This record gives sequence, structure tokens and C-alpha cells, in this order.
Amino acid sequence: MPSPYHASDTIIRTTIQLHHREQSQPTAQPMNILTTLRDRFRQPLQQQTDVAEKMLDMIRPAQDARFGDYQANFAMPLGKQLRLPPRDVAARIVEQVNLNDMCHPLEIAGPGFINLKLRTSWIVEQLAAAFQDDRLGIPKVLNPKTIVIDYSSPNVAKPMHVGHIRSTVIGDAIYRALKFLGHRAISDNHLGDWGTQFGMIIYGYKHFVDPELYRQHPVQELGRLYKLVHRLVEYQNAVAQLSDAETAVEQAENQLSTKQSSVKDLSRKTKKETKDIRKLRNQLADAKEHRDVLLERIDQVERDSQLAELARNHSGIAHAVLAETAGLHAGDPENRRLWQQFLPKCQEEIQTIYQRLDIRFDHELGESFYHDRLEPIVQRLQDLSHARESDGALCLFLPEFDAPMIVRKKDGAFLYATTDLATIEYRMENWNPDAILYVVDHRQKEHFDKLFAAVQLLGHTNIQLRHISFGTVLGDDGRPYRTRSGDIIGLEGLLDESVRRAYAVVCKNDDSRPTGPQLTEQQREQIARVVGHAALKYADLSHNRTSDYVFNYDKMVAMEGNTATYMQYSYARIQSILARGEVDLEQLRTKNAASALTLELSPERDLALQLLRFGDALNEMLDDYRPNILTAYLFAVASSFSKFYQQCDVIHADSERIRTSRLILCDLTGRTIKQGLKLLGIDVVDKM
RNA sequence: GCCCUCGUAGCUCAGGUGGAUAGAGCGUUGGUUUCCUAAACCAAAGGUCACAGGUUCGAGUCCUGUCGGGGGUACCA
Repeated sequence: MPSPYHASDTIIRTTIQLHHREQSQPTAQPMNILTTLRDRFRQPLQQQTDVAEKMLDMIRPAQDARFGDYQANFAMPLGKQLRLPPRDVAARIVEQVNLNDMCHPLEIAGPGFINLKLRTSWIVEQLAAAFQDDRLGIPKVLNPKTIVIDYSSPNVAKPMHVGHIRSTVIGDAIYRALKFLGHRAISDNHLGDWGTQFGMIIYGYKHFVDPELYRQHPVQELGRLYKLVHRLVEYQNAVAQLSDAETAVEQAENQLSTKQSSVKDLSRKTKKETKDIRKLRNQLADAKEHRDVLLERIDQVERDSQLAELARNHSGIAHAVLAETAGLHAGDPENRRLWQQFLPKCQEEIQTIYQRLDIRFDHELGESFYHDRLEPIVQRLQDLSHARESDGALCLFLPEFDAPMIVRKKDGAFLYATTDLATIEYRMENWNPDAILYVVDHRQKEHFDKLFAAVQLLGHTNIQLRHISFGTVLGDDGRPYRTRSGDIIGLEGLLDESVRRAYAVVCKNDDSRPTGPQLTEQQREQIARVVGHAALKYADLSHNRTSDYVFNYDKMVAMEGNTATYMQYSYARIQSILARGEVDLEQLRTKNAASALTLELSPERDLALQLLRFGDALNEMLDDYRPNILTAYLFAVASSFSKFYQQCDVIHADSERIRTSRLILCDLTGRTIKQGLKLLGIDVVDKM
């Protein structure tokens, strides 16, 4: 199935264009540059071709200032289609398009590029409109869509860790941006509140709880119980798997030596033989690694005499935990009671993290919420003859996939595939969304492929389902980010460390000010909190979401280059200018900006043009749900501002007129940075 | 085995459904401050875009193959 989206994403119903580029309202004054240019070119193009929209997409910002501000590249493909020289086609379009108020006379260059240079008078007019608008000139969409965004979704009984950053932060940014543009965005945190981890806690509570600790610090004690039981279960599983793992190593060793001895003359190996041997070597290494992990896991427990004794006394713990989980699901009164007791405490714990991250959800309907809907949906799948039993499990065999989607295990338990189906139906019944977005890591692609196919089987075709996938956070070694001892890194600790480093930088900077420190201890701490949290979020958002990226504190908090800090710094400098200039903002904002603005120097014009691109950047971001488009835009704004700042004195400008004009630019830049960062879930500070 | 992904400067990364001379930050080298926050700015050096074919007026981008990394692949989520 051809897809207009990134290959790693999955969609159905490509015909629903969700956040398509809208034609602007004829009356809407503030508007985006690209939207406007496309509007102007639409009719002339429609006279030449029936694929005008495709051609309109080929209008884009110029790559090189020599080619003006924007360029249109459609004359070449159009020339081919019409069997005319592209330059002639370009000339014909240029003659018909009405851009005189907006652009200098268009130029045709090279094979048929159309170069557009915006009139400064037009920029001034648009900028003035944006300046006087609370929304900075960004229009709301004409056709708002209802879009459910499913992100974050941690298991409530476990501490959140580094793996939750991306889903949480990217999902939140998409949510904020959609809302800002006027869509009805609904965020739903699909909490894991019903799984095996509760079986572990319940088992732990029944056998290992310290009542006093539980009374004083319930969440901490539950966390301890989870970790303890988890460890014992892992230990037991490791013991059970060890002999298989050892056999696998032996087998790999045998295969390798057989292969090597069959190739007698090693200096005259064929390509295939070389390849086979390397592959066998890798297999051996993998097998050894797996075995060593198991050994380490076993050793860790056995080294600790207390743990070892617990492991001996609870030899059936792996099974028992599953039984506790099954009991919970089956309605065992004691387990239900415990679950109801634990759940609010776990949720509270997780909320403290969300508060730190400044993230709120419209809904938090966890897995448990759908429990009663699983049986009926499975029944329906059977009634419709879509599901059948295989090896005792109830399966959906989907034509495009080798392995089936299992909706009920042979022990009768349901899986998350089942819950996901029920969740989609619930959302459709209650919110009637145009789309549901799943911000989930790329490893679950196949799950979503199957899930979406199953949804179609159930007859739901009037909805777009999309997996917004993202890559892995890596450590310096290029492997998933972990502590040196191999443990997963907790999110809370990550935030603390980020704030700690931000604090150090804030202090260093303030202490080294030529005029002496300006910040109180309280201010320093507050700034460090904002800057530290921002650094972490921004580091994540500024990478292409589909890429893996290497996590690096130093770079993140380095406060140079494309970081949140650089943007926040720009913002703070602007606030400083406005304060030092004793500017009455209310008065400034009521000024007739259109007549006050003057963009004579190129840093002024560049900055102004950059500010006008905000709406285009947002559209582009939502086109494929890529927050790094917005971070790149903000970096460009901040860079333009730095150049402007360097070359254009604001407070001591040559004339009152220029001073006012530059103050307007400063204020609008500050508001744009603030608004842009806000859409990424990031705050600003006035001083830093 | 099959499927999905990635390979761009010393390092970390950008590079819409193909468009003009492949970009940024860090690092390196050199320069800028009696001046609104130098956490800044300017300049230079640094690239066979993994490799080989192909499609095209035009390929980092699309197709095929090869090499290398990561991930997934029947009852975890």
C-alpha cells in the first residue's frame, strides 16, 4: 500500500487528509506566507494542470538568499507534462499570477526555477498584523478535527524511566500544537494498571510487606516490594532458562568449529564461507551474552544470603505471581481489594512526575477500565468468524502477516492487543474521533500494523489510525541508555541531574558577570528548574523522532547551539532590553506598528521574515507530527535574533523611529519564542 | 529464514512526496567587548552523503543488489 508518510509509520485510510494545508479564508487578515503564495498560484496552475495541488507543494523557502526568499520549482515537471520548455511554462504562469502587492517582479532562473522576493512593505504589513494579534498571526484551522492522542502510558506500579521520555514529551508537544491550531485534541494516558506488575505487588504485599514502612511511605514500600518480587521472578526464570542457554552456546560453538574445519584452507575462503563464519561467530557471541546475563542474574541473588533464602522459600514465585494476576482479573475479592488500595497511591506517585514535567491529560483511562469489554469483543470476533483457535490460543489470522494476532491466550487471559481493540471502540463510541495517534516506540510497529488491520476487519473504516513511532535513546556506547551496571535509568533521577547541571551553569554565569551577581539564591534555583527540565525535553524534541539518538547531559545542558537554553537566553536578553529601555509594553502594542516598522538593515528584515514563518513551521510540524521542525524553526529565530542583536542597537538606536521599530521586533521575537516553546511544553524565564 | 529500519564532516545530528554550489551545533584555528546578558557574534579548515549499478533534464532523497549497525518475528506490554 503506497503511503505518503514515513515508511516506519502505519496508517489506514490515506484518503482522510488530517492536517491538510488549508486554503486561507479570503477575509482572514493574518496568514501564513506559504499558504498565501499557494493561494495565489492555485488558479494559474489549475488552468495548466489537474494536479495543481501537487505542484503547489513545490513552492518552498529559497535554499540560497541569491534566489530570493521563496522559490517555485513546479515549472520543470509541469513542462514535461505539457511537453513544453519549462522556462516557457514558468513564463506563462508568472504572467498570470497576481503577486504584485506581495513580491518584487518574479524572476525565472536556470532550467525554470521561479524566484520570489517578498516586498518589504508586504512583510511590514504582515508583521504589524501579527504584532497586534494575541495569536501572533496564526489562524485557527477552518475545519477542526477531533484527534485522540495516546501517549506516555507507563505502568503505574513501576517507576517511570528513560524509555518514557520520548512518548511523553513528543505526544505532549503534538497535543499542544494541535490544540493551538484549533483542533479538538484529546489526550488519553493509557496507563498500565492491570498487568503482571500488580500480581507482583500483590504477592509481595502478602509475603514480604513491612507494615510500618507501608504505613509511613506506602509508595516507597510498594516500589520495594515490586523490585524484590521482580528480582526473585527473574532469578527463577533465569535458573529455568540456564541449561537451554548453555546448550545454545555449545551448539553455536560446534557449528562454528564444524564450519571452520570444513573450510580447510582458510586463506582461500570463498565470500560465502567468510560470511557464514562471521554469522556463526555473531551467533556464538549472542548466545554467550545471553547466558552471561542469566548467570549474572542468578549470581546477584545467590551472593546475597538473604535474597538466596527468599528465593529458596519462594521457589514457585514466578507461577504464583501469574496466579495472583489471574486472580485479580477473575475478580478475587482479596486481590481486588488490594489493587484498589494500591492503585491510587501508584497514580499519585506518577502524577508528581507529570507535575514536574508540566503535563496534564484529558483522560487517564488505563487498561483496567476496559476489562469488562474484552470478553464481548472477543466473542464478536468469533461470531464474525475472524478469530479461530490455534494451539489453544484464540487468533486472528491476517493475510498480510506470518504470525497471527492473539486475542486470548491458551490460559484464557487477554492480551494488550485485545485491550487495544476495546480501547479503539470505546474512543469511537464516546469521542467520535477523526483520528487516533499512538506515540509509541518503533519496536511496536508490527503490533500496530496488526491492530489496525483488525480494526478494519471489525468494520471500522471511517477513522485514521496512526502509529507515530520514534527511535531509541542510546548511551555513549550506542546501546539503549542504561546505567553502568545495566540498570534502567529512572526518569526522576534524570530530571534531578539535569536540574543540578543547569544550576551549576546558572551560578557560574551569574558569578562571572562583570557587574557582579544579579540573582538571588531563590532565583537561581527557580531558573535551574526551568532550564534543566527544558534541556531534557528539548534534547528529545529537537531530534527527528524516527531516529535513535545518543543521550548526553553535557550537550543537553551545554547551553550552546540548538538547545532550549539558547532560546531561553535569547528570550531573557529581550526581556532585559525591554526592561532597560523602560518600555511600556501596553503602549507599544497599541502603536500603529505598520507605520512604525522600518526594516532597512538586513538583520532586521531577516528577523522579520523569520518571525512570519511561524505558522508555516507549525503546519509543517503537524504535517507529519515532527516536533523537530518546530525546534529547528525556533533555533532559526533565535539565531536571527542574535545577529540582529549584535548589529542593531535597540535602546540607543539612531532615531526614535528606529528604536520603536526595533522594540517591536524584540517584543514579537520574545512572544514567538515563548509561544513556540510553550507548544513544546517548555517555559521561559525573564532573567538567567 | 522472513520483515522493518538506519549508514551524511573528527563527534552529535538536520536534510517535506527528487531541484540550483549537501547544512547546523560541538570540537579545531583565527578574529570581535569602554556598547541593550560574550550562555553571543564573525571567519576559516573539515564531505567519494557505506559501496555498486539503474531510473531521470536533475538523486543524499526513488528502484535493484552488496556490505555494515539496530529492531521485530504465536500466547509480555
